[in-house]
Formats: sequence, C-alpha cells, structure tokens
Amino acid sequence: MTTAPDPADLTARARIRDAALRHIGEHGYERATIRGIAETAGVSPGLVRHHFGSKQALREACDEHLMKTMHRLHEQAGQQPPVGFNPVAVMGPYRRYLARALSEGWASPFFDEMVRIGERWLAEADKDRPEPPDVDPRTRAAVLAAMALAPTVLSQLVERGMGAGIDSAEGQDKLLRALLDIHSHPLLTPEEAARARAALDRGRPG
Amino acid sequence: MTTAPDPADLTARARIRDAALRHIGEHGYERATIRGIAETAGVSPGLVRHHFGSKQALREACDEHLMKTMHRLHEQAGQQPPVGFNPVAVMGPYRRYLARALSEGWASPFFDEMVRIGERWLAEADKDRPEPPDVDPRTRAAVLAAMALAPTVLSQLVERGMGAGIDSAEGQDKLLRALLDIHSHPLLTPEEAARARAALDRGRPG
DNA sequence: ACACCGGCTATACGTCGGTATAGTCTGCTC
DNA sequence: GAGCAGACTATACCGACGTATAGCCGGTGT
Repeated sequence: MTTAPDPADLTARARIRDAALRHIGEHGYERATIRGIAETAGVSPGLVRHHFGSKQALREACDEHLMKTMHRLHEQAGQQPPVGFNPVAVMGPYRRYLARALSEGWASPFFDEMVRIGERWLAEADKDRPEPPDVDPRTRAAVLAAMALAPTVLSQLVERGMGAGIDSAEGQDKLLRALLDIHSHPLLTPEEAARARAALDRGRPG
Repeated sequence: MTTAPDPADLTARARIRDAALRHIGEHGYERATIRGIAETAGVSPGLVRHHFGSKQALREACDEHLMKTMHRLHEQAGQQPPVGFNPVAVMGPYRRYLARALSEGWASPFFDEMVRIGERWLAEADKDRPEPPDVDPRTRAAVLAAMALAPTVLSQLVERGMGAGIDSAEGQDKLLRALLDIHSHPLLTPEEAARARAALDRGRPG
C-alpha cells in the first residue's frame, strides 16, 4: 500500500518534501506555508530554504518526485490501462497533490503524458472501427484524459454525490462501478451523434 | 453573446462584483486581492468593503449572482441538455470563475444542481435499458457531472492538447466533436464491463 | 439655507508569509 | 585536537493584504 518509501529517505530533506506534498495537497500551493511544512516535517523554516532554496523550488522538487514515482508505478503496473481508465486508485497518497497540481495549472507535463498514453490506447481501440473519427486523435485523447481525471480533481464534489470517501473501499467500489457503467453505455446513439455532427458541419463553412 | 447585463447594473456595486468575478476567475480566490478588484472596477478598496463587508462576503455575492444568472439561462434555454452534455459553451464569461469555484471547492450548490439535473436526465435515458445499472443513480449522476465539468475545470490543459483556446470557435468545434465521438463510442464493450464487474463482485464479499 | 445620509476616498494598523543572514552544533579529516 | 563543512536554528526584514476608521462630497427633503 505504502508506495515504496525509497530507502535512505528518512533524511530531513525527504521529510520536508513529503510534508510539502501533504501540505500542498491539503491546502493548495498558495495557502501552504513554509512554516507549516517545516513544522510538519519537524524542522525549522530555515532548513527548508537551506535544502530547496525557495517555495517554488520546493514545489518543483515535489513535482519531480511525483513524476519519478509515477513512472516507477506505471512501469511495474504494466502497459494495460487500469479498469475504467481510472487513475484515482493508483495515485494513493499523492492524489490530493496531483489534484492541486492539475487544477492549479502547473501539472502540464503529467497531463501531456496522460494524453500520450491515451493516444496510443485510442489508436489501438480504433482499429476495429468502420469510419474514422472526425477529430484528431490528440484532441480526443486530451478530452478523454480530462474526463478521466475529473473524479480526482473534483473528488470533494464527487464524494458528496456518492456519499462515500473517494479513498474508502466503498467509495472506490462505487466509483469503479459508475465508471464501468458510463463507459459501456454511450449517452448518445450513433444517429443522434451523426445528427449533431451534421449540425456542426452545417455551421462550419458559413 | 453578452449574457444580459442586467439593467440598472452600471452601479459601482455591480462594477465591483463583475470585477471580482473576473479577478477571481483569473487568479483564484486566494490570489485575487481587494485592491486589484477595486482598481479594475475603478473604485477605491474602501468602497469594496463598504458595499460587501469583507472579501468572503464579496465572493458569496458573486456566487449568488452566478447562480441567479445560471438559473435564468437554464430556463430560457429550455430543458433539453446541451449537445454532448457540455456546459462550457453556456457559461461564457463566467466559465473561469465557475472553474475556480469548482476546483477550489466552494461550488457545492452548483454541483448538486448539476447532479440533480443529470439524475433526472439519466432516469429518462434509462427507460429503454434491459437490465438496470448496479450503481445508485445519484452516484452515476455525480460521476457523470464531474466528467462533464472536466473540460471547464481543466480548460488550460485541454487547450494544450487541442491546440486551440477553449472559448474560440475552433476550440468549441473541436471540443464538441470530441465529446460527440466519446459519448457515442463506448470505451468498453458490454462483455468487458461485465467481466470487470464480476471481478469487483468477487472481491466485495470477501 | 440647512441638516442629513449614503456613496466614496485616504490613510493607517496588524498580521502573515517568503526571504535573508548570522550563528550554533555535529561529525569528519589530517 | 584543530579546523573545516554542512546540516540546522533563531531572528530579523520587508512587502502585501485584509481590515478598520475618519472624513469628504453631492444630492435630497424640509
């Protein structure tokens, strides 16, 4: 469960970084304070600066650590996309931080990677499709990635709707079943979609 | 285009509120400052306090105004859900503010309303479905609402992937086509979904 | 003409948070 | 054991921001 706490990682530096991940995940970057992070890590605010230079640099170190960890998880999990295209389950303790990074807009590298993965995956899935889609794969993957990340980013709100914590077993079960249902029952019939597309085409040249 | 600028709305109070909507939408609540809002509105910081009492109260006034405007739009747009279940197009100038409200977690009332709407809509769509879904409608609606809001909340990232501004004509076209495609082509076949569901069932009782 | 009131401004206060700096302590090397 | 390096702390500085207060100014009713 505990995503591999990196041996030789009990150093103050690592403690500070972990505290920052937690604090920023909980309060967001703006509201997270160096003093608060230092307190959680059990060190002085000065030491934070000593090790990382500035608040911004500390965040970048967190980003880097997150990216590295994710790559490790991604490799050891194999290539197959998780059931229902659900990244919530995987992220574990980093979920909140990731959500902040996404919604506060500094997680572009991560998102780009998700788009890349999604693009490859869609290319595979598109093989047995009669007519090709009329949007470029990149756009489709980007929108799909955003949708896949929605429960992560809006966890607070989704939890309200589900009536269960998104990290709890019950919440995960509900979320997965909902995703399965949604992704296997299209909201629009091919005819409806074609009609809407035609309407768009009609508007486009004008 | 300009969502009805409310007659008798050239008052300083209204200008402040609009400036706040813009500033908070652009920078988020934390980073938005009373001074900046006042400057944009062309008044003194003191007047902001005079009219609204506090920063928090100002935000609540914005929320209220947004809710009211949305209700008006929703009524005059009729009941039918917008094509592809896409709230981006409708929100216009409030889009950024709404995105902030959602991702910074103070937009519960709005989200709840979306869930309610989605629930009604799903109930309708479920009529011609052989077997009933195995998740409660509320959860399904909540997850669906979150997914529908994803392009709004993660607009910055989606724009990267699309290579077009989400408010531009080109971006809207791309987004709509992507949504049409996604919502009319399920990611999972019924068999795959059933298999995954069975796996969940197996894990549940244990 | 005068008082009053609400919209509005100028200015000041207290706090908080990032940053800077000087200094202490611990462990290692020669 | 002297001296150095680096981890670590205490303290101060400075700007920014929310908030508070006192007062101005123009219009309105009597």
